[in-house]
Formats: sequence, C-alpha cells, structure tokens
Amino acid sequence: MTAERPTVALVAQRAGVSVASVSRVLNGLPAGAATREKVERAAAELGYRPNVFARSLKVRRSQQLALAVADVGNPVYVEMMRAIEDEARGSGYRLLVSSTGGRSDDTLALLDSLSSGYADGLLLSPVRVDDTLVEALRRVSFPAVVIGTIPRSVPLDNVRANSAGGVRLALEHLHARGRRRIAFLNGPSDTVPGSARRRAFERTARTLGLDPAPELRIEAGDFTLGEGRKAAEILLERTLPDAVLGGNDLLAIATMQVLTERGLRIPDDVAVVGMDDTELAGVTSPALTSVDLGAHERGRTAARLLLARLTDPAREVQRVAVQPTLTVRDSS
Amino acid sequence: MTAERPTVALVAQRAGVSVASVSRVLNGLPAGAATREKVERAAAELGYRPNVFARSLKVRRSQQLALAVADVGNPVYVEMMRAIEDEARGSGYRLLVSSTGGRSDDTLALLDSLSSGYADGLLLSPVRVDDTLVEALRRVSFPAVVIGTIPRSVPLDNVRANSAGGVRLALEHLHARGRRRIAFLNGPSDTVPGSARRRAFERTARTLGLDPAPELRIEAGDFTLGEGRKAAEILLERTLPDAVLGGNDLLAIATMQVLTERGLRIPDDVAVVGMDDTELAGVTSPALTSVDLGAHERGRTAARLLLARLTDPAREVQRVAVQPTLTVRDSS
DNA sequence: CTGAAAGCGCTTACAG
DNA sequence: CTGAAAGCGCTTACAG
Repeated sequence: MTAERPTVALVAQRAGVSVASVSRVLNGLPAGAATREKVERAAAELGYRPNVFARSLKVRRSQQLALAVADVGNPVYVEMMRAIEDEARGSGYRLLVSSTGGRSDDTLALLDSLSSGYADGLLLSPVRVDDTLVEALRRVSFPAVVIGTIPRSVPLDNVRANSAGGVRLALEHLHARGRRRIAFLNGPSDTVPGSARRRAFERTARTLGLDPAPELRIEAGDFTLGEGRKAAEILLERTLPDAVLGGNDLLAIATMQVLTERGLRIPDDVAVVGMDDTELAGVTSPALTSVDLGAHERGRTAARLLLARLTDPAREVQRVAVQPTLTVRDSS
Repeated sequence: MTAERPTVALVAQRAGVSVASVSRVLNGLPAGAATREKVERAAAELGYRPNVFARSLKVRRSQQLALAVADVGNPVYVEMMRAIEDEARGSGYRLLVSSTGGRSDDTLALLDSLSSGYADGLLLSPVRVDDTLVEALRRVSFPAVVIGTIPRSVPLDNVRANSAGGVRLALEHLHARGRRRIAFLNGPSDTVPGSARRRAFERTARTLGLDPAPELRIEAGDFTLGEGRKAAEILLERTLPDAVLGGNDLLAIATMQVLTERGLRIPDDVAVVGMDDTELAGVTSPALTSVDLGAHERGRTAARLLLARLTDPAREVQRVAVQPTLTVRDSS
C-alpha cells in the first residue's frame, strides 16, 4: 500500500521520453503521436496520478472553490449548494463546503484560512453581517462572491434575494384572500434576512391596511423548526391571527404543526405562508404556500459570477438581484 | 490586490534571519527568543500566510479529509457531518464534503480523484454497494473508513449501524402496543440499508407472529419525503394497517402526512415509527417515535478511526457497530 | 516536436 | 540555536 507513488519522472523513464513531454501529453498540449502513445501507455501501466500540490504550487491554482453557509441543515442551503456544485464541477472545480454556524467570527476565521490559498475562490452566504465582517470583506484579496445583501461599500460580486418583494407577494396574496389579522413569525432580526423581512413586513402591512397590533409580530431564536415551534406557541398563547407568514419555510411548518395540535384548521381558521419554497413545502399537509426566493438560481448565478471573475479578475463588479415568485398551495 | 504574496524568503529577509529559522518559528519548533520575536514581527507586518501547497508538497500531507455522502439533503447525513466536522476541525483538518448522489459510479469517480492525494483520508458512506465498488474499495491505497455495511473482504476501518437491531426494537415496541398488522414502508432494497432493514423486518415479523400479508410491504423509490408520499398513497390504497414502520424518518413523516390527509388519527388508527431519529422527529405532530441508529456516534467514531489510522497506518483494521436506541414519542 | 533546466514556496536533514 | 542547501513533483519558458 505504501508503494512509491509514480511521478512524472518515472513515467518519463518508462516511456523513454523527457518529463517535459510527459507533462505535455498529460495536459493535452501539442505532442507527437508516437510520444503521446508511449506516455499514455506508461502512465496507465504505472497507474500514474498527478500530484495536485506540485501542480498547484506551480500553476498557482487549486481548482478548489470554497462555499461557506450558515447552516447545512437548512434545506434552502442544500438547494443552493446543489446548484453551485453543478456549476463548479462542470468547470472542473471541486467544492469545499464549510458550515459557519451563523456566527460572524466563524466566517472571519474562514476568510483568514482562505488567504492561505487552499481555494481559488469563495462563495459566502453570511447570515449575520457586522462591521468587522464588512471590514474584512472589503479587504478580501481573492475572488469571492457574496450570496446575500451586503453594503455597497463592499466591492465584491454579489447576488441577493429580494426579500422585500417576497414579503410583499405573500402579504398581497393573503390580503386578496381576505386576511387582515396577519401575524409575522420571523427569524432573528439581527440577521440580514430577518431584518430585511421585518422592515418589508411593516411597510407592506401599512400599505395594505393590515392589523398593526404588535402582538402579531414575533421573532424566533433562529430560522429552525425547533425555535419556530417555541415562537408559534407563544404567538398563539397571546392571540389568534387569521394568517401567519413565516420568515422561512421551517418557521412556517413549525407554525402549522402547532396550529394543528391546537385543533385549528389550515387554511380555514388560519392560513399559513412560508418563504424559500424548499422541498419541504410540497410535502407538508396541507401543502405549504411559499415564496420562492430563488435559492437555486442564486446559487447558480453566484457560481457563474465567481467562475467569470476567476477568468477575468479585472471585470467590473456585478450585483445581481433574483426576483421572487409565489407558489400558492393548500395552506392559504 | 494582485500584490505579491509574501513568502518565507521575504519574511526571512525582513527579519534578518534564514528561511530555515522562519520556518521553525512559524511551525513552533525550538528557536531562540530573539529570533522568534523578529520572525513573528516580520510575518505580522507583511501579513504573511503560508502557501499550503508548498507545504503539502513537502510534508506530503494536505490536512484535508474528504467526506462522501449519498444525499446532503437527508438530515441524517447532516447530523453525521456535524459530528465529523467537529472531530476533524479539532485535529486541525479541513473537511471536504461531496455529495455522491447515491450512484455507485459517482463514488468511484471520487475514489479515483482522491488518489491524486488532495485529501489525506476519506470517509465514505455509500448507499449502494455493487461488485465494482467493492473491488475498488479493496484496492484503496490511502486511509479510508466506510460508514455503513460492507463485505468483510474489504480491509477498511468500518462503522456500521445495527439496522436489524433497530427494526427489531421498533417492531417489538409496536407489538407490545398491541399492533399486529404492521406495514413496512421501506426505501429501495437495492441499497445496503434498504436490504438490511427488509431482511430484519421479515425475520422479526415472523418471530413476533405479525400479519405476513405481502400487501403490507412496500418500497419507496428513494429514502425521501417525495417518494415516501407516493409509496404511502399506494399502500393505503390497497390496505389499512394498524401501524407503519418507515425505513427512515423521511418515509415515516411522509406516511404521517398521507394518513392525516385521509382523516386517519395517529396513533389511534395507525401508529407510525421512523428510523434515524433525526431532528425532524421531535417536531412533527404528533412527535414521531423513532429508532436512533446513532448517526452522530457513527460520524464521530468514523472520524476518530480515520484520525487514528492517519497516525498509525499499520494499525489493525477495526469494525465497529453502533447500537440503536428507541425513543418513544406520541406517534405510537 | 522535444529536452535540459529553472523554479514554484516550503521543510528538513546536515553542519557548525 | 542557526544557516546553507537539497529536494518535494510538477510546469514552462528557452533552445534546438
């Protein structure tokens, strides 16, 4: 097992050519047919595999892309990840996935280690963005694209969801269905999506003339099922809305469960709408109406922006917004 | 931004010492206090970051571990991944995650690229294991551990769940609750867990004297919510069991949804039990009784086995089985 | 088309 | 404790 790994030198010796020729053949560069044949045979016989570090050291590229997401357990990131992996693989890059756990210092630590060059580029989807992170992002010296909303002072390619548009879509839909006491079970408002969605909710609620009662607003400790349940119980303890908008699908699904446990009918008594339109939305019962914020498209677009920047580091910074769509199902 | 990256040579020059000394200080090897101080200052001033490829080329280690799982969207893998990431990070390794999509040739392609050495070791959780894969695993020439059941002819460290024991636990529980017409909504039996669970079900059902009717057995196209729903509809179309065991939590949850839609009460009319005891089990309504197959422990154990083998490649091959536990909740 | 040689940025015996 | 030098396995001008 600890057999010496064959190197270009060994292949060259066996093929009776120079290492330069071996390298050329193996990289598909112009070479004589005879040389090509000898090298390929020798490489196959020896089971030669190039040493990626030697190659990377020389060409200064790793063919690796890093992806940092807040929570690998959230289906919306899984969706995004799949799109990114497809693009990356299609262009010959491996994808390194790290879960930063939503804390901004984990993200910082990752940025730091990225500086050691083990990846050629970074896709970053931070959930909390504080001044320190913004400052670090402004100094980033390698290709990176941010998935999510960041200040314009950060000179990085960026693809963002239109949370505000999504909230509006959801509320207009519920309004059209005659709902007026619409509760908002949001995620933490110290996160970027949480605060964006909160502002959008307030604004749209006012425009539509919805019940402004503060007891209709509640914030879960995190964008998870568990925290969603807790928040839903508190909400229903203090008031009964005629509809609930969840800050994401997980929060909406948690709400549906608590409603069902209390014997309330969905959507008859309370309509429920989620955000992200994850895979889960289609399989709950009733199936969950949800706003698709374009996770798949955001992932794909971000990956493409990164690949483009890798090719042309000098290209102009792009900021792309992906528009939301509403999928109405049985929960509303 | 394309500023020249500082190298050890540059740090050495600025510190007025040799590159050897720089390397020693930066790697925490013995060095004089004065030297140490000069090097650390120079490195800090230059914002020096070591080139990981040069280092890996020299020391022949990448400090990367690769993890290949069948489906990053399945919460049981997320659980496993978290445990592995903790262990890996704790030992100074980065974790590269790849999703192989459950096809055995994807796994093969990964094994192949691993041979280029970009990771020091591999954690592999294949869902389908055919002869080609077994053959490839027998030839693997780098440290690898398999999470899941594989033939003993494969000389790799291995940690497996006790699916059979888990199925038995679930059935004995349902039997004790007076259920006799227990259906089994399994995943594909051309997968390793699928076939193991199927055999265990047949055996235990016989032992316990359960209704052996073949219409009580059904196989979903995959271990997912979507396929689970389809299978559950077919099952309930043809018969009404008094309990359903799902091949994993997703299949059990899908079953609960279909049952609820049809106005059946859980557990009064039909009890439901899942396997894996994922995060989801605690938050469905009713909460799902589920068999914990030790995903977290399997992940942790596998990571430790791999780290141990990295340290001592000659150590004896270990095969560890993780025992299941049953968590009874409201669905049964 | 092909080969000899330099060099990517590190680490590590080997002397002193 | 410290430095000069070799070498890890590649790629790529540079000659021929």
